[in-house]
Amino acid sequence: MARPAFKGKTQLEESRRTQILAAASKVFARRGYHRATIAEIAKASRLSEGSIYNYFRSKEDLLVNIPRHFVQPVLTPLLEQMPVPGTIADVERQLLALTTAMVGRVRANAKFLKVFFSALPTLSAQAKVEYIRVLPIYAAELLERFLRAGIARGLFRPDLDAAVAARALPGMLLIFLIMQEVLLERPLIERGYDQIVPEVVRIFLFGVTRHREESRT
Amino acid sequence: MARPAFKGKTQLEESRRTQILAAASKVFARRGYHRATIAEIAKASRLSEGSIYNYFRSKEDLLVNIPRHFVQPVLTPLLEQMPVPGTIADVERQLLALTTAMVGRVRANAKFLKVFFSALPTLSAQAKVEYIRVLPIYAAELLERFLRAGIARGLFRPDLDAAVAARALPGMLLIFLIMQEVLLERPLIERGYDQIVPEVVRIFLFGVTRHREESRT
Amino acid sequence: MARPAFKGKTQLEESRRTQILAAASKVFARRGYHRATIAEIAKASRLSEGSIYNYFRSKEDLLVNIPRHFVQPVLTPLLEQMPVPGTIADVERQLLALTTAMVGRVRANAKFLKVFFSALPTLSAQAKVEYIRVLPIYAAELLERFLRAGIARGLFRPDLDAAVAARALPGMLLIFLIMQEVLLERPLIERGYDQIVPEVVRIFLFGVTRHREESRT
Amino acid sequence: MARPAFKGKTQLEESRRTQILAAASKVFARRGYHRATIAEIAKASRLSEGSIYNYFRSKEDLLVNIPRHFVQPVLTPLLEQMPVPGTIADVERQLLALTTAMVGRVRANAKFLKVFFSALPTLSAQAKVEYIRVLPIYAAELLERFLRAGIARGLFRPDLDAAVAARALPGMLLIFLIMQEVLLERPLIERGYDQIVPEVVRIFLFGVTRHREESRT
DNA sequence: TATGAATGAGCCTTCATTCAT
DNA sequence: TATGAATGAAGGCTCATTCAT
Repeated sequence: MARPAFKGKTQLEESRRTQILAAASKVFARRGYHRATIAEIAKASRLSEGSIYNYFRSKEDLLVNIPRHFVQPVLTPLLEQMPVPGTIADVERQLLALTTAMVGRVRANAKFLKVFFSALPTLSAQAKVEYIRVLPIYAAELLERFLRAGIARGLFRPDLDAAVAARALPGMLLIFLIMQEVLLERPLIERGYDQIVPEVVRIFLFGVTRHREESRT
Repeated sequence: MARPAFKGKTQLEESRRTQILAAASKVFARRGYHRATIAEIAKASRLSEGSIYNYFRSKEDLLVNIPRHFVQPVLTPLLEQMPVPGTIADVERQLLALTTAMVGRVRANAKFLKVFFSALPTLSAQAKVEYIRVLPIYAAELLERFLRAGIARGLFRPDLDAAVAARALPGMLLIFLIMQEVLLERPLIERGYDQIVPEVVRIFLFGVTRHREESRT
Repeated sequence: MARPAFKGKTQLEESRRTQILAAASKVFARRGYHRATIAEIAKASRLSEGSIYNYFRSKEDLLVNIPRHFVQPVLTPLLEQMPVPGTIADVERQLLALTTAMVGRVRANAKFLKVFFSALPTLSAQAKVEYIRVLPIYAAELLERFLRAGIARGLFRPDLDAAVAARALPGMLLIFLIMQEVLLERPLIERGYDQIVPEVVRIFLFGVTRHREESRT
Repeated sequence: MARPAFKGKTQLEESRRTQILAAASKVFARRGYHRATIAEIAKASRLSEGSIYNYFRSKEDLLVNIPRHFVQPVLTPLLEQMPVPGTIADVERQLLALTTAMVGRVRANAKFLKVFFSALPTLSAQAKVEYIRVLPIYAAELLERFLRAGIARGLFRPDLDAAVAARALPGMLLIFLIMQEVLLERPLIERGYDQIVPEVVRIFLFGVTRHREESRT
């Protein structure tokens, strides 16, 4: 009955919450939010159904807490340390690093993507925002700033719409990610991401950079 | 004798099916597949619960029949009549027409997209394929062929990966469509599709065409 | 619109009722009363569901009318023409005729027996009585009278309880009939009724007749 | 830790199952299988509807488990300890004991007989076999062996068909039992079983034993 | 705090019956 | 009178949540 020290208790509680959320995200991803049952989650977390309710108020509470615990923004540091580069070659290197990280991150989060989609009609606007961080889109604002800086420096087309372009790049990848990781669960085309990502970056780069002589009239 | 002519009966039955599916897709879109109830759908279709079952075997049967009834391929003709063009200006015009149609099409079917996502874990592989026809991706094969022809004619970069590019273009639009029409239900950036689409086409076009002198080393 | 003559109409109506009841008894027997549906009966009678209700008030009304239409008392004449016989040999001949008729009749009515059993909890006391005529027991009163007459004539044991004996004989057959025709729907033992019936009659006859010298103390 | 010992848990579970089955058999008997509702059974077992499903998979599962829990073979020991007797008087005593036990047994289980009949079209072949154990017929094989032994010893008629006779005896009782306990729920004739059983045994005994001098020609 | 049996609201589905044509 | 689409009440079953231990 001797209560553990405060810190210990909190740590234990946090570890329990993590344990339960991990189980829940697995079950939600496998069965979809609505078809998943608390009994299933309890079993997967090696706890009893009742115990789940000592840590979370409801099934929906599990749902909304999953992104808070698991979706960590790892792209932000990547982007923040992107200085405005001097050459296109630098940009290409940076975009490759960024997109590769995006793809890796989304693939690692594919499970949460599935949960997210399956639970869409249940999620509050607030909860949606937390889940959307699973998508690469949330890096768009930083990318937009990066593009603006590049325009200012004359690297990118002066008429480029940075806001649109900053979303288009993740979009080119997201289509593969959603189709392959979530919807079909098999490759869409006979390419690995190691082929897709560089090609996408190339298209984007050619698409946004300034050309000595435009081919169009 | 009291039996109406065959055609009449079939037409009535078809109209009832359409009426029910229209109501179902509305309710599914509003509440998600699992939260939608037959009672709600019955009310929305101005029929009784029992009548639904005179036309569909089950709730799931409604779900899988929605795309069969409503999703008509409108892009295929557009793409099929795309001849291989002589100039980049032609290509731009054609891609603009194509992407504008894509966007219009998806926006008109956003309701089904929501149903699709909400029901994902429930859908059979076959049903998924039928729903995916709502997505612009399904035109990718035709677009890929178009790009190959352009490469052969020297319009597009010879090193272009047509398969990847043919998916990347819809992807650039899909990210806006999914975010705006399905997830957030509000604009992602302060742009209309009339601004987004041309910009996306421009990025894509610059991204795939051959440049006299490449800016990169 | 010209109505047929009264008699004609009644005959048509009766023929329709018979047609429906025949279909109902088939379906009831095959599926049991509760699992049978009006739609099924309508189909089997080559009429529509609504038409059934032009001839019968309800599903239960079909149930209670089946025995009235189909179960005809054929044993009564048989028994009524049974004179009190002079010799045991006559009795045996008469009982054989009687029991053979019983078995034939019950087997022909096996379908109704099944309906009867399946619908037991639904039947009113009155309806039960009508159905019980499917069972050979309903001839018991006449058989009892026959036995009493035989006792009076010294053919049967003076201490014989005619009431009990008159039920025991049908019982010996009923057990085979119920087990074989209703419950198991396959033979209970490797005997045909042509072997069972004479043996049963023999046991009964020995059991009720007066013996010169009783083997018991 | 809060988990009770294994045996305790099992016992509690078994007691709940018994409690539910007892309630179910009462309700099934009163209303018939199809008219009985889970709500009714839950009420009768003083549990909630949901709890029923913690112990049984379905309504049908209740039905098939009833005989498994309640119908104990009480006749088998009685028959097994029947030695082949030396005198007819012994046989009569033994048959009286047997038939009295049969009648008592069936009457005590009349409730299950009603369930059995009401559920007939629903029962699987396997379930039928389990229910039939309530009927006296299931002792027939042992009785048949007993009769054969008696024939061998010269007690019973050498031409007796033991298989038929072994079913006929229960039949003579079953007709009373079914009519009185199941169908009419009132006496068929003005006799108690204490009068019926001895008379039936007497008829059977005279019917099967060897007579010094046959009354028939 | 952990357990898991108990709860009961909710929902899909069936089907007897009605009724407009 | 015949039809069969429409109706809606009823019931089996699920499962999130509670609570006594």
